[in-house]
Amino acid sequence: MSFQPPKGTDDVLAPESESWRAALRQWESWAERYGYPLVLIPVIESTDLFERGVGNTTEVVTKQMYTFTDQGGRSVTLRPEGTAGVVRAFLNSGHQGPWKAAYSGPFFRYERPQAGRRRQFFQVGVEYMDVESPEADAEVIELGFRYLTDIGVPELELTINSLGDSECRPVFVDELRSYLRAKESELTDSSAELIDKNPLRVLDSKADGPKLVDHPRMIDHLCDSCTEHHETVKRLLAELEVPYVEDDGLVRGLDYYTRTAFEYVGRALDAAQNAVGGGGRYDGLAEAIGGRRAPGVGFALGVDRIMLSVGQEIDTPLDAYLVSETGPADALIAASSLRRDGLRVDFDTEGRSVKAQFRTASRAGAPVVLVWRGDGQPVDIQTRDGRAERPLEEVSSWFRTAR
RNA sequence: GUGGCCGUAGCUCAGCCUGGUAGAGCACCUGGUUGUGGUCCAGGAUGUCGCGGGUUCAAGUCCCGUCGGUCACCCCA
Repeated sequence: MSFQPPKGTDDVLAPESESWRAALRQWESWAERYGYPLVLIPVIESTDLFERGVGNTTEVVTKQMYTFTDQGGRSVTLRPEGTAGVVRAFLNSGHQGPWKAAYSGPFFRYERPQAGRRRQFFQVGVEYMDVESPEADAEVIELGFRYLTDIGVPELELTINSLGDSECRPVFVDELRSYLRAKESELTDSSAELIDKNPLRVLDSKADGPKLVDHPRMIDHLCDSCTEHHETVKRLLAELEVPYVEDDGLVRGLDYYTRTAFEYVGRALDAAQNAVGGGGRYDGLAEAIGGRRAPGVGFALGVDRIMLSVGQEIDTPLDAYLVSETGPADALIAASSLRRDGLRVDFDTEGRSVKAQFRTASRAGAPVVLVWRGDGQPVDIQTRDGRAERPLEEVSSWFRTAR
């Protein structure tokens, strides 16, 4: 009998999982520096929340949700993204005024898995609610950029666009729609279907996008206030020394975005899925899910893809491996003492030979081996450079001074 | 939903083209050596060759089906 994890889900074990730990620690550090406290929200939400928030025409909602009816007859869905849930939590809290939150955890989309695309994937992100200024956009974009740079995503590129607002976007969408209708025969079937439902996404198509070189551009149709917002965001990024590339084909897959939209792309990633993160402003989302008007901006980063692009592995960190010449019971007691002193120590519980214990110590990458020779005997401290002996209770102070 | 590639020891894989009694490396265990251990030497255990059917005197190897994995399209983090 054997089980495999469900399709598109993975076990992440050491040493790879140690890189995840490091990446998540760095994430917490950056989120704290920018003033984003942790928010914990459910992994399941009402199906309605995503249908109304993310949008009924999106691929995510129409074919990728894990939806089921619970035993009370309610339709619930494993979250396919984070923003809708965080905005719901913000509205439920009743908070007035600017509000920041950082989140991380697993998300679920039913798709055919491939490199960088799993059915259960891990995202970290932030949302900044009840803010309208371009400074908020710039801060959010910068945070993601600093983190991804710090963690070492190679050939990181930030792309940015403006999608307009409820005033200017409908005008543009009409114009784009008639442009696409004229070209309909040249388009793939899936693009043709989108002309009525969501023509913006045709521009994002890999097959058709390049053919539409003379398409109408949102950038040319922005109303005055959207233009000013967009120009200011770009100016602020320049002042922050965050390099960006303007991309008027960038529309993103979720319906709630308005004005600023952006993506972080790892150009060195050889997998086809090279967007390591993305986000934007969503001034209409809170109202779309039945709340008051509360504009906001945020992003999500795919940790699976980040790990794919940085690819380094970190060994399990250990200060010392304890080798016992008198069996595991003694070692357990001695290790406990050292651990309570703050040292990272491991040892063999299975009573294996001293030779096997030494072998394990070296394979675990322990910089120091402590040889336990029995109660009352000093501990033999062995390093690459030499050896020393200390009573057990002085071993931790030896670490503080000698190293 | 569509297509390419791959399923052989705990892990990574060779063997398949040109059918003839299952292999390597790593990992694991024991002994020796080293005598601060990671090196080196000797030995040891392990396989329904994914599953089902067909061809054949004979199938890990050829054919068909099926399941699983993987990569790509589509789309997205």
